[in-house]
Amino acid sequence: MKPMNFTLKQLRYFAVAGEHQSVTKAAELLYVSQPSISSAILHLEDVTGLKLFVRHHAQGLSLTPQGVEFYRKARNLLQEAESLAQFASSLSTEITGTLKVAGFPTVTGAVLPRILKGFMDKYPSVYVDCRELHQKNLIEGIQNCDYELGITYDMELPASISFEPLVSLPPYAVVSTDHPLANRRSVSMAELAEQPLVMLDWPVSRQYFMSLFISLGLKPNCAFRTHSLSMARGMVANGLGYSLLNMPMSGDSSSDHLVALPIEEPLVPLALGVARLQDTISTPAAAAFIDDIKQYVAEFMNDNNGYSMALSVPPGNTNNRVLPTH
Amino acid sequence: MKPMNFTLKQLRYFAVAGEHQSVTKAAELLYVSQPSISSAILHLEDVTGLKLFVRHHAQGLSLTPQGVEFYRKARNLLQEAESLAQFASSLSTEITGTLKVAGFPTVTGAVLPRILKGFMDKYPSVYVDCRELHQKNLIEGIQNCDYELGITYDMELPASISFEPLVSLPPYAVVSTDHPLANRRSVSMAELAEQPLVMLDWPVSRQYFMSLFISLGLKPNCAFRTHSLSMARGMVANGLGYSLLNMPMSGDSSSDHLVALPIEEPLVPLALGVARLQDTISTPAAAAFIDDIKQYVAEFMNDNNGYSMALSVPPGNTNNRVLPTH
DNA sequence: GCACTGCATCAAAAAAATCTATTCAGCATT
DNA sequence: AATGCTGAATAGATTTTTTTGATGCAGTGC
Repeated sequence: MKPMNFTLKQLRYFAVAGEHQSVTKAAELLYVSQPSISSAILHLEDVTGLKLFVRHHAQGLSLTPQGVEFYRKARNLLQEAESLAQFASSLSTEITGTLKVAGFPTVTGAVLPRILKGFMDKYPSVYVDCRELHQKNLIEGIQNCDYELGITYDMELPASISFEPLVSLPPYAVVSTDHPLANRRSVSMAELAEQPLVMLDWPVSRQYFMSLFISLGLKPNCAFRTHSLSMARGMVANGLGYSLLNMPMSGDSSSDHLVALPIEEPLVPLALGVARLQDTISTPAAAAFIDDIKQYVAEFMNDNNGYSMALSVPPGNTNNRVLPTH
Repeated sequence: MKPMNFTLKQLRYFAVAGEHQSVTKAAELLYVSQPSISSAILHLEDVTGLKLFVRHHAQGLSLTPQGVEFYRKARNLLQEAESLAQFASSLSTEITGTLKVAGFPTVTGAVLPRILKGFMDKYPSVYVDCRELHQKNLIEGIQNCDYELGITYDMELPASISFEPLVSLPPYAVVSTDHPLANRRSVSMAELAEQPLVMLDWPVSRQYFMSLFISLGLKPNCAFRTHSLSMARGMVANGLGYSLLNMPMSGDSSSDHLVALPIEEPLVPLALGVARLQDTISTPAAAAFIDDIKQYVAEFMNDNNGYSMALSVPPGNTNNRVLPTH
């Protein structure tokens, strides 16, 4: 059996010839020579084994009954090919399609949903698929192209992933409103080292928090470890200890009994930003999403103008009064 | 804007590469070289403006989110192309599709429906589109390929139409059961010429009937003319005159009060048969239909073995007692 | 480091599509 | 009936596209 090879071009030539009952007319309309149409039709008749046309000498041709049936389906296929082309074109130019975003656990709780809401209102034809992943899986996910964007910290990112920083976040101490340190305007790492620490035991974050103490020659008093952010918050809220976070918690309903204290020592901050695959042009949807995030960050800075933010990572630390989450 | 030209082959290469996350694997599966797959994908990425794959050095590739969306639609298009190919293949080999048949008015009343019934039971996947046409339009319809088959008489058929005779039908005189000639076993044209004639006034038929008289040096007494077969029958049944027909009427319910009388003179009979376009191979459905007709004719001959039938047109006339309609 | 994997690139060859010119068969006119 | 006309098929040359083997190159994994 033959491999039944025909091309879309041949189908188009055939279809136009069928519509106008003329090879010559089709050739004119398609800006090709008459033999091109002729041979395309002959080829189709060859591979299908059908007699598509009856040739009327000196007066064009007519579709056979089989030709009519084949024509209908062929026209349909051409229509769908055209629609595929348009679909591809819209995917590459319009803000539409599916946008897969991976968020680090501390951003998926409050920041991402808030950005998402505005984005979805603005671009209803984009379906945003959002997942919470830890740094390792997030990096892998971006490399495997499972996610186009990652909203995360600049931690252990390989060279194959580009990172656009949005805001530099220094670590904060978080204590409950009943905590002895709760009324302080700031606190030193030396003081904190004495207190029981509720540590977020996440693969990459842990090393970062430990390094903050080690860089000052201190050793934290790790009273509790947990993989759950909400559990850590609960522990701190109930006075089991203090914790360290880099994420602003403003507007987070679960931070009712928590206070964030700036730290007196200059500590290396974490940059929160957008991670994506190196050398990959963004889809229109992703670009729009990044724009939205930037706008959100800019508004946030205006609304909290005491809060230190920088789009590039500064060497030192800065203090303010906004509650962090991570 | 680009003409967005891609081929089905390129889509297939892309799809298989996407399914196996590998250019090399796709090349093996499709029995082509690796660069062929590669260039097809690059071409698609070029014309669509999409980044379909992320290349992982030394470990294949993965579809981007856009690539996945494009893949789904591309796969669908390929599926439909395949289905078109199979459709064409089945059209050319299986007994299916639409069969358009044109029938001369005298055969569409009783003969064609009866054949049709058996055929439709036997081949339910064939849709038979049946129309009643006079010779001129029937010929034109076949030439224009509006109908694949014509069931008609061998009258004025041009060389571009092939005719396969099924049965040779001599003319009969038809009178009402109350007619003075009704009890005769046969009748001569000379006798008939005296009687009032109800003539079927059809473009080609008329000349034929007239020629029957003229060939014997007679002149008919044309009392009535009509374009309607049923009206002619009604006139004859009501004793307004006799008529001439070549078609057996057996089993025709409207022939209750009619009697067919063989004619004594040897007259040139008409051949009823299948007309179709010269040099055109029949569709399987048409071939099956012709087979059915032949079988029907053969059975008819057995059931009425006094009835003279010949698959080739004999020079002379023959007598029998079966009722004709035309 | 070093071999290996797997895609992209290059240039040459093969295949296919296209073009111009011509042939051919039937229609239409005289 | 002869002749010109129309419109599809064919032939051969040309251009374009596809394919291929060889090679390059970047990252993986030992």
